[in-house]
Amino acid sequence: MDMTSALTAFSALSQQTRLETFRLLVTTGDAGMSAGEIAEALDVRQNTLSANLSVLLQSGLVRNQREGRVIRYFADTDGMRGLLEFLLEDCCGGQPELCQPLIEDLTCGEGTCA
Amino acid sequence: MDMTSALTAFSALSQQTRLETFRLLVTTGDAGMSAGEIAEALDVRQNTLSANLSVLLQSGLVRNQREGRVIRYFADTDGMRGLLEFLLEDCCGGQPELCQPLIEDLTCGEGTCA
DNA sequence: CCATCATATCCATATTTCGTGAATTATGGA
DNA sequence: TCCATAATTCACGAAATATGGATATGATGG
Repeated sequence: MDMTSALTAFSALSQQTRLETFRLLVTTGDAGMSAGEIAEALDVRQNTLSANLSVLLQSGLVRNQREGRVIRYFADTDGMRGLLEFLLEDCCGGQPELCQPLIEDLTCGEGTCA
Repeated sequence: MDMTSALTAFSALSQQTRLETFRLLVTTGDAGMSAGEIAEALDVRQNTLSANLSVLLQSGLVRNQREGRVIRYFADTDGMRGLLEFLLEDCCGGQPELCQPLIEDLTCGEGTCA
């Protein structure tokens, strides 16, 4: 993940409908959701959501797949991982001790996943 | 970290100067950098940088501290952690298996930190 | 084919964001 | 106190972005 891609990804996540959409798709995992289902769930007009989905697609955080008349969207875990790595790489590379507690927290310790 | 704070943070990171500034501060860790040093390092005018630093401050991703005439800026690891948790919480909570490889990758495995 | 459903695209408008020059505040030293 | 330095704040024009109505595309069933 380079700077430009990271900027695109952060920009994609910096708008309410898109951030909500992305989180929704993360929770649904492999099941994904159709554009219409997302629009209904978030109470957003169809064309507005479509434009926002297009931004998410371009950012690499979201994939889609046509299934007949429906287009199903999924969170792209590779894209998500790339973005997280980009944020952590300076940390991990240059100052590992700085990020140790951060990473421990993210990994949710021993069975106590917050 | 709630949705609004996350939006503010992503928005803060979605601009080149601010993203570069944040990464710079992550690499310098506890040493931090003064506003002037950042401006010089990134070749940005002082008032432009100041406006961008203010955005980063409000986002909670960055702290500052006056030292005489100089104001020194630091990456705020708590803020960074909060943001990462926000992204991962749906993942970790609802679909742990989905995020296991992601987290393993972030923790850089056994000594081979990419 | 034709009607219909699901989604995307086009276009105009309203809003937000960005970078800059000028002015301002805060600090420390002579 | 006066000056130089460090940084912020303000006002504003230019550029980017979000939204919504209308329309177009694409797929399915009859």
